[in-house]
Amino acid sequence: MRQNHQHNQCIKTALDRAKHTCDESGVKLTPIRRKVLELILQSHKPIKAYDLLAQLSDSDHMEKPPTVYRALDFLLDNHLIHKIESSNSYIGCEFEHHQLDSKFLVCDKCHEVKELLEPKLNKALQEAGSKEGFTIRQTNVEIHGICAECKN
Amino acid sequence: MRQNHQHNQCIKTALDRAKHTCDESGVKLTPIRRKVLELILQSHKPIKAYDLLAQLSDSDHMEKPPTVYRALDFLLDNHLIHKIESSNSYIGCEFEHHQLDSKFLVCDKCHEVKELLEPKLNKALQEAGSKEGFTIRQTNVEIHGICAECKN
DNA sequence: CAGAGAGTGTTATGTTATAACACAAGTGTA
DNA sequence: TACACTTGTGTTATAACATAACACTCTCTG
Repeated sequence: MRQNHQHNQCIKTALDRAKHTCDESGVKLTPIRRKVLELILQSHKPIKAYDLLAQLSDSDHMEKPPTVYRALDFLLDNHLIHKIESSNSYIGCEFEHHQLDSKFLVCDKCHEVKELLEPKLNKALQEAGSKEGFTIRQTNVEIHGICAECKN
Repeated sequence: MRQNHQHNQCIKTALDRAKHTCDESGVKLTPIRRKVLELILQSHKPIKAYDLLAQLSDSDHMEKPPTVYRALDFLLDNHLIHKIESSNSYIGCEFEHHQLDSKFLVCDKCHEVKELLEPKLNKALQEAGSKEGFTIRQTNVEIHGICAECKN
């Protein structure tokens, strides 16, 4: 399902892009935050906070939950990652949209996730909101099912 | 935001409808399940599992988490309630669609939630999936923002 | 240098959810 | 009737997810 986006060069590019985004916004991509982002980008699938915590830790030093949750909050606030609400996990933001929406296909078999752009879907979401006089701040779409690969 | 749907008569009607749905599916709306559904319907807003637990309990007898989670699982499986993933809470299913999709406007100020039907949105979701060869099992849309009432 | 703000370390705890096993009641069947 | 079988519930314990609160350090700036 996911194209081969996650090799080293792509991760490096994404990290550089993240640095640039942060510089522009006047916020700091500190070593911890950068490391957490890197781990998320390296993961082929959405990754959970405590798995990140384990990967941040080693036999010498066990990191504590606030360390990773603070980094996640920062990365979410700056639209560098998304949270998949239905599985309490986190995934790198695939597009440079800097927008407050996330739309995903989530395969319930292989657990891969594909982020969607889909202007038509955006439009339908906007219309659904404005029809009710609702001011949209952030949309979250998670479409569960079976991906093309898993069907075969 | 929410129309006055939640008075006693409506709850009674919804419970009767639920009973009927269960009978048709050959599953049992036991007293516990019915009580949990009733509490969810009575709540004006999405309600959390542990709040339900508290309401099920009294000074004599404290209910245990599995009691409420089992009831919630049953109600979710039978499409009598929905889970709002972004707030880990549960709300009665407003329509008799018996479908595996849930689409909501969630007000971040008053925390009221409005369920959407929106065939256009459904269509856009279906298209987004089929474009990727994805077989949709269940869709979950949560649009966060400020509702019309709260803007005033 | 003093004070403010941001980031991190640390302890403790709060919140959400499930595993696993025991038991009871109903159902179908020999 | 006796039996296995299934479903629902009770109970204990624990897993999984997330945050509050306070201390400390560093950097920036007046």
